[in-house]
Amino acid sequence: MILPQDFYRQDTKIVAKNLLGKLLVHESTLGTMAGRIVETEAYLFPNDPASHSFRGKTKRNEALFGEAGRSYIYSIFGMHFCFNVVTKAEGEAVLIRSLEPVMGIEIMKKIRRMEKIKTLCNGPSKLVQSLAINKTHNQVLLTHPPLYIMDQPSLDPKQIGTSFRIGISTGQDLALRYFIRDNEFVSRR
DNA sequence: GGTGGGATTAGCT
DNA sequence: GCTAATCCCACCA
Repeated sequence: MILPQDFYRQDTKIVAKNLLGKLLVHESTLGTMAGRIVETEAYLFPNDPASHSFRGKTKRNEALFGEAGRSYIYSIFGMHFCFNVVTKAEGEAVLIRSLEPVMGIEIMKKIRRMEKIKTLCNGPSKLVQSLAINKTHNQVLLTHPPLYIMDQPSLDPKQIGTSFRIGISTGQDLALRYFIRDNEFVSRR
């Protein structure tokens, strides 16, 4: 079953935690690619200086202030993209940081021009590239094809690890990163 | 209208 | 570990 929009109308930290283990699917023109979410980060509002929403609504981050269950995609360093899921609270979202490749692995290998499965999706911009997600998917609803997230059985809370977020220069004191313990596809440990 | 930095990655040492 | 690649956009003037 595809996760309903109500799933995203919850506290951002809860959504970040509950997305672990779920299946991100993209039915692209190249084929269908899917991966199991193994690492996420929560970005909050208004007291999170690391969030793009921190300085208020702009053209770039307007998705963050829109409806829950839509995507927020932005480009970084000129050449990469990151994929987020907008949650209930205004200005908040969950960044998908890594996936365990499940479906369409051969297509992913071709797109990324590499054979190693382990490094196919273990980074926020890597998974975006592997699933052929791009800027045109900004603000799309994630409750129906071509881009959606499938429900999977809930994880044992003991399997979920927490840590500080990665790659940011402010807001480093907030432990808002969640990952599946002992999973080799988590980007860093 | 100019500018500085960024929720990154791959490849080299 | 270090660094280049590469560009959009928010911010200040």
